[in-house]
Amino acid sequence: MIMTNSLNNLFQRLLENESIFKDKDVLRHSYTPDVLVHRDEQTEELATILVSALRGETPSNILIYGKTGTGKTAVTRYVGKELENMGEKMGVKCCVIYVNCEVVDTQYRLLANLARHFGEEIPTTGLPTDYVFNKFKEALDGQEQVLIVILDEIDKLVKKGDDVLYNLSRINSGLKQARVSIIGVSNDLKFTDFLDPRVKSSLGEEEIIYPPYDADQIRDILYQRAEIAYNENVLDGSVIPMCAALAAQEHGDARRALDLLRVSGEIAERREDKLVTELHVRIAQDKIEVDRVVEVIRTLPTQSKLVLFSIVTLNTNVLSQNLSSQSITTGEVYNIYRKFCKVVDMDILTNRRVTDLISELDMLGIINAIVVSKGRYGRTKEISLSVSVKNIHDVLLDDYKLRPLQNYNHSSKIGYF
DNA sequence: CCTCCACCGGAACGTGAGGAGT
DNA sequence: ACTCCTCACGTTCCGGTGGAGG
Repeated sequence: MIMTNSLNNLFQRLLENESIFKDKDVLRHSYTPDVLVHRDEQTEELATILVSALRGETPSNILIYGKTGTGKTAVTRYVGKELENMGEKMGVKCCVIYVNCEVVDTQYRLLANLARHFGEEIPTTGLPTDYVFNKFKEALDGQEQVLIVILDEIDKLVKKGDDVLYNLSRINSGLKQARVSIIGVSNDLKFTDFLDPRVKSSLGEEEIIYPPYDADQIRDILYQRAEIAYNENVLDGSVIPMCAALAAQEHGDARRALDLLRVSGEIAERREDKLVTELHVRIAQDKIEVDRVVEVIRTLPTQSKLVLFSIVTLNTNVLSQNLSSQSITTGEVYNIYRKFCKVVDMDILTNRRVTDLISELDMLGIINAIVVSKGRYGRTKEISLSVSVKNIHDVLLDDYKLRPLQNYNHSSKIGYF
């Protein structure tokens, strides 16, 4: 009786507190808004190229460049949707297929994906690739239509070979009724370097570049979304400008700004606060960064984890001896790394390889490594951590392969060296 | 000004797993 | 079932180097 009562109260209380968000999904990346703020120019440009599809012509192939969170995907999807709608009104069949190449990353998978769109039954594996290609062609050519294929993160696809792109860009010559054009979306400006020159010229008939947003523009975007996502009067006036400013520092990443705004709200909600304030944004900023790092570390290969563990151990020793001037070098890391390898019974990699692993950790933003010359005492990388030790340490020990190392935690003395 | 440390990082090669073609 | 290819991960080899100390 008492149980039921308290449970009822529990949920009731939580339900009553659900009052901050009106529609949280609006703040997710997958959401395409009805109006795109500050991307009129790009929307217009894209539409100008694609309009020929409505006249029954084949639109040029397009490459779209821009860093993460600059609205590439949003604009492309939006224009695609509008095009399909308009085509329907005018009785011209326009079909827009959106493919994320991070998931669909081989020739076979892409073709299977496209073929399935036209009702073909394609198994996930087993068939020859050119068979699938022909199936797709037949299905597509069955009626007069214009197909627009959006290849998001196209650079991921290119890394595994550009055959698909070559085949796709030449497909039109083998079609009687249907027409195909490709929109490639990439955040890597130089990815065309890896392309066959023929594919490159055919794919890049038109190029659109998306500049990063500045703080003011991000602010407008956030205001627009917040209006739909949040209930009235739950956001402190300074919250949105602050999210915008923080995201603008991160090369104008609107996605980051939306994450901040959403997570801030979630944190406020969890703490049962009625108003989202700057404090929540600060906490959200930390949380997002920690989550990112934790995720990166968790998915690191074991050898990299070992190297990182060595760095963490050294780092805490340096701190405990109060030798703040002395920093960690590659040689020291390698020595301890070798000992740890024995403890956890793993192969010892060469110095050369470990150098590369250290560079990778640097690229991932977990550590800072700069090459310095210590004159007579050689030339080496000076390594320091760029995130809190406690976090890294715990995440590393979550890996069962590193369990034997848990006795070597930072509170133990340095006696084992 | 020269030396020489302790590592950096490019190049070429080895290996084994997994996918495609036959 | 088989060969062939590609790719990721590592190794071996080695020339290169900024600057403290002589």
